[in-house]
Amino acid sequence: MFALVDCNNFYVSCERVFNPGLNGRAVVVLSNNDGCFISRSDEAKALGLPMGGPAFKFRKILEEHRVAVYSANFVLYGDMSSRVMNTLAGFAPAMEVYSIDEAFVDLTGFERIGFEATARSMRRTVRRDTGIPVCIGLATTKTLAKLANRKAKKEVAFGGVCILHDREDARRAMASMEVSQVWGIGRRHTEFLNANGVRTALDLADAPTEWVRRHLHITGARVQAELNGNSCLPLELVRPLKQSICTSRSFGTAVTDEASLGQAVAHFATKCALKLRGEKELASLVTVFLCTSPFEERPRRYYGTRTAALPVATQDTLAIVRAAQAVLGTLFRPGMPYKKAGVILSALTPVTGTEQHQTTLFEPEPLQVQERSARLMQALDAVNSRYGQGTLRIAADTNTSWKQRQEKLSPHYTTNWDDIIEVVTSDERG
DNA sequence: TCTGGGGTCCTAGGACCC
DNA sequence: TCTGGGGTCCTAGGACCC
Repeated sequence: MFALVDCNNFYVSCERVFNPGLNGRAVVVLSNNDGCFISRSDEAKALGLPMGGPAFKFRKILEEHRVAVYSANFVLYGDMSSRVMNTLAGFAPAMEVYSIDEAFVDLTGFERIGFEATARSMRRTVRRDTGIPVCIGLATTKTLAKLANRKAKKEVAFGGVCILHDREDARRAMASMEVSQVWGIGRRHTEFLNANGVRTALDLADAPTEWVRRHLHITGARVQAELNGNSCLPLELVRPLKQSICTSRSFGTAVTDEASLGQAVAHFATKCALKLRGEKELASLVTVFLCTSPFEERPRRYYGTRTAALPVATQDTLAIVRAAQAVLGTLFRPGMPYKKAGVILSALTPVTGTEQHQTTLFEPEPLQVQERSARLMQALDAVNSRYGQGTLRIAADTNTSWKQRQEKLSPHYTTNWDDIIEVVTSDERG
């Protein structure tokens, strides 16, 4: 039996934990650069503010209904997420953290305690210990657990917990669920399925398997099998190593000069290298991309991307920044209003401790060079982890003229002492 | 003025091997 | 008229997820 625990309106709920005045009010959290809605309270949903909707198109509604608007505070949300996950981990031995706000928990063997009682207890405990409200769906496959969770969220009568005990329960639930709501069925597949008379999840479950296999491929066939109670997606207990690492941002205002782009790319490459060391992996390829707004008119629209091989698989910030800068030089076209850029590391391999054997044919890196690099990165990470990211940084990563908009950022309540002190003093001011 | 960021997996097709 | 069989690896693009 799989339980899918999903936090309600997660980012909004995080803001509410530290600002209870937001309870009962319409609240939205915006994407980076204050662009789109990425989390909405129930009240905000009721106002018709759509998921992913660009904020500037809904300015009037936001103002008229005095909607509370927040810039995304991912440091806060990430920390709150680990609190929720740690709480859940206390309930069952096997669990998969599926996303920042969701976890699958294996409740096989909990029949004796009771699925319902266990789920209710999880819900109460997470709420009590973290302040975050969650809904829980239980079923015999992950895909059905997702479906049950959706019912638990949409239908108040469930009180936040929906259990599909057997095939009959599942079929009843599927009959009232649009196929577009099924996990793994996106926009394109929905169009195709609807055009062929498949409207509900139950229609998909009952469709001829060969037909599903042919048009929705192996992934769609798995979805169908899972809807019919055949579990093909096991719990992933250990997170697999990442295969690529990406850092990219939209700019607050368009950037036109190569120097500013170089600083942005240096910054993104630096962040990628830090994530890479956190993963304990080495990168062999660096990709840089830069683009204008996709809403830009033809002659001013541009999307450039190019990949370069690093001479040696590495996790050294300096080597990665150098490579990224070189790629940028080949992509830059003058006169374009650039709105976004990014760096991607790929062809990743785990650090094994025997990397000194990996050298280039013509310019073998002396061992001392690699050892120095490793020690330098250790020192860099130690300083920045103690005094804050960016305390010690390379000179190319200094100017911030490309910075994104973030006008309504909440304090880092759980991770920054200075922000806590700020809260206290502003409270004292009343 | 203003439209996010970070991932994974699958397939098809081309280039290449013997 | 007619041109094998069996593979691997790589990449681009599409689709999906949160």
